[in-house]
Amino acid sequence: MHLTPAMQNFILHWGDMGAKWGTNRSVAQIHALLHIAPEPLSADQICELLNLARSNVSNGLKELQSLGMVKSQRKLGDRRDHFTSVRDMFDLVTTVIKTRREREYLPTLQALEEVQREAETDATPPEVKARIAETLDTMQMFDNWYTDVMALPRSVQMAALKLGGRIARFLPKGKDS
Amino acid sequence: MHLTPAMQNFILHWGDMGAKWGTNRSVAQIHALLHIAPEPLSADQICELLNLARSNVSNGLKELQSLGMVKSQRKLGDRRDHFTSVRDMFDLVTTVIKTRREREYLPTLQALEEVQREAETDATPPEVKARIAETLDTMQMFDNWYTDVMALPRSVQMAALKLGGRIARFLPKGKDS
DNA sequence: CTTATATTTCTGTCATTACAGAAACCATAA
DNA sequence: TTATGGTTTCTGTAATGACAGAAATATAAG
Repeated sequence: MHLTPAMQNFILHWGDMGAKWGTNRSVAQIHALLHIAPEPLSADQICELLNLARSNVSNGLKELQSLGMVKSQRKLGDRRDHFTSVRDMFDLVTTVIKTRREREYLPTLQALEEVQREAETDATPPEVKARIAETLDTMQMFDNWYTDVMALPRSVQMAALKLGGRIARFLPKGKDS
Repeated sequence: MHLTPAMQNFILHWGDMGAKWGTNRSVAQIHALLHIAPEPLSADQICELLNLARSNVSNGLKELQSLGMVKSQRKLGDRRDHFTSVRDMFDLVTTVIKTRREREYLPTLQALEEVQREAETDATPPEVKARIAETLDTMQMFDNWYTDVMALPRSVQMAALKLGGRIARFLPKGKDS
């Protein structure tokens, strides 16, 4: 397998984007490589293609698997694991959002609820308590929306997505546009 | 001004969350402080309350202002700037998404479009070109949805948000639920 | 102009993180 | 058992980012 300049640039830009969104650059690069690779790759091949240390590739793959972005599979007659990115982009986005919500959003939400209770027992001024409540309410509202939407069948989700702004037409009491 | 334990914990948790989402911890803490502060704070007060170096507070405030999350205002009889967080949570979320899209999403999208053109000129295999195209299509689809939805009046956005999953009822051909 | 406040730009330090490579360890196919 | 591939853990190194403090510069009030 060989990386053309376009493929290298894809990997580099994908890596940059990952770095800005909280995952580290190498992990994002490994994912980019698997994402455009026409066939499953072994850890060794990834090392070689991306010039990364074996241990980092191993850990990166573990991370990507725990995020649900990468699956491993065996090849007949080969003892090594081979890895692929989740092929369907919609699945990919969905999965990433799901795990990041569980890892990074819900724990904050829970912690802030705890803070809210704590605020009742110390000298926190009422205005501040009101601000905390407001913040939590909004976070809850978005989370409820997310939970609701994720419970819908995929076909409906896609329909709503493709509908875009024209969704307004179907809303009960949309004031105007 | 004094920070109760609940307020300190709010700031700490908000800071942790920020750190996981690509902004650095101090910036997120400054924002958390301004977000729950009942009145505008000067840079000096922020330094003292959060135990941060003056220069970092200055730069953090600049960053938050450029993200649109914090506004500065003058107080009568005081020469110093005083800072407040955008009060409305919905505005806040909207603004953050808007600037992060412009800074971190659109540039990647553009770069990948460039990569796609480049792939036509080098030896990139057709399957890989297809994967790149798929990726771009999905990114475009989400971005179009975002653009559309942001063009709707706030009242309609809120209605759709509160509607949550019940949106399916109003969709033209939702297969089932 | 002078003075107080703000900001910007440096310097060097410290902590954290990514990283490579080695070694130890585990699992499993032959 | 042996050989191979995989993971884990340890080391030291390099790069990054946060930080304090000082100095230079900018801004605006009196």
